[in-house]
Amino acid sequence: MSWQRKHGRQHLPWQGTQNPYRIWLSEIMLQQTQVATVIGYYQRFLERFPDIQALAQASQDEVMPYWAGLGYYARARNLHRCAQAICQDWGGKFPSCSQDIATLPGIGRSTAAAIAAFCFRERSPIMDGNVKRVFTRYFGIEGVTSERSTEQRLWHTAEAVLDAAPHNLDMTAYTQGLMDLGSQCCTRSRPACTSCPVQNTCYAHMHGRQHELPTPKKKKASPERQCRMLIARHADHILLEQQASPGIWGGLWSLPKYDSDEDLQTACYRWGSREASAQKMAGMIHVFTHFRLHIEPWYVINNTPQLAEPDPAQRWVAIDDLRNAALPAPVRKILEGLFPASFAPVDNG
DNA sequence: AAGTCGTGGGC
DNA sequence: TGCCCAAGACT
Repeated sequence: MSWQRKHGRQHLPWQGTQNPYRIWLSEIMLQQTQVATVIGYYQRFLERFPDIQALAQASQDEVMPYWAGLGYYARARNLHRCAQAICQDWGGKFPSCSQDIATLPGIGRSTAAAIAAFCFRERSPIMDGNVKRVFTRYFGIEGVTSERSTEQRLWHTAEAVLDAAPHNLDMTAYTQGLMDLGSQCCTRSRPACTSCPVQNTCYAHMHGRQHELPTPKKKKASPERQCRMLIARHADHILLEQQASPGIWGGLWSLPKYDSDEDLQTACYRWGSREASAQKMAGMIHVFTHFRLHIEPWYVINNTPQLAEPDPAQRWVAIDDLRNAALPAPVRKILEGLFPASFAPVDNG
C-alpha cells in the first residue's frame, strides 16, 4: 500500500473516482488492452456516454463507433447489454458485491472483484496478467497460468494473502499496487527487481528464476486465411457491410469480403459499372490472435446514375462519414489510404 | 480443456 | 522481423 502511494500510478483517467460506471468502463476497456491504448478511447466514450443511462438508451450501432479499433468487440456488445440490464434489473445502480457484479454480461470474476474493490472497498482479489506474474514469481507457482489447476492455485493464494492482511487494508491501494508492481517492476522481460519493495522475500528473485516464471505457454501455429475486399464506389459513397455477431468484427461495418475470385467477380458486376473493371490495390496482412488474414482490396467505380439497392446488412456510406463509421482497423487503413482527406483531422486554422 | 475474439507495443 | 502478451470473458 505504501509503495503504491509513493511509486504507483496515481493520475490515470479512471483513478481518483469511485463512480462504478467509470470504473466499470475502464476495466472492460483494459481487458487484454494496454493502458496507453485505452486512454483516448476512454475519454471519447465518456464524452459521448457520460453515464449508464446514456449508454443504456443508445443503440448498439451508436456505441460501436466508439469502440472501433480497440478490438474484442464482444466487450462493447456486452457493455451495452450490461448497461441495459443494470437499468432494467438493478434500478440503474450498479450491484455492490462482486458476486452480483459477476452475473452481469462481460464481467468475470476478476473484473467483478476490481469493480467491487475500487468502488465499494470489498476485500476480493483480482487476478489479471500483472497479478499472475507477480504471484507466480513471488510464491514460485509453477505451471502455465491459463490452465485451470494453476489458475486455482493463484486464486487460492490471492485469497489467502487477503485473509492474512490487516483489517484496515486499503483495497484501492492494495489492488492498484499489485497491478502497478506488475507493470512497473515485475515486468515480463528484464524485471526491475532492485526497485521492487518485496524483492527480499520473492521466490524468483531469491532463486534467480525471474525469466522462468510465469511458466511460458507453448504456442500453436496460426493458420493463414485470405479474402478479397471490395471497395465499391458510387459517386461519393462506399458500400459497407455489417459483420455478424458473434464472429470476427461482430457489429462493425466492414467492406464486403469474398472468399473466391468468382464471388468477387460477381460482386464487381453487381456493384460496379457493367463495363468498368475492378482495380487491384496493394494487399496487406492483418494479424489476429489466432490467424493471419491476407487482404486483397479491389476498387471498382460505379458510373451508373441509379444507386443500387444494398443487401439488408449493407449500407452506402458517404466518404466523408467514413471516419465516424465503426470500421475494423485494417479496413480503416485501406480507406484512409484511398481517401486521406476524409480522415484528416479537422483543420481549424 | 480448448477455441474464439483485435490490435498494438516492446524487445 | 517474429514473437509474446496486455487491468479476460465466453462458448
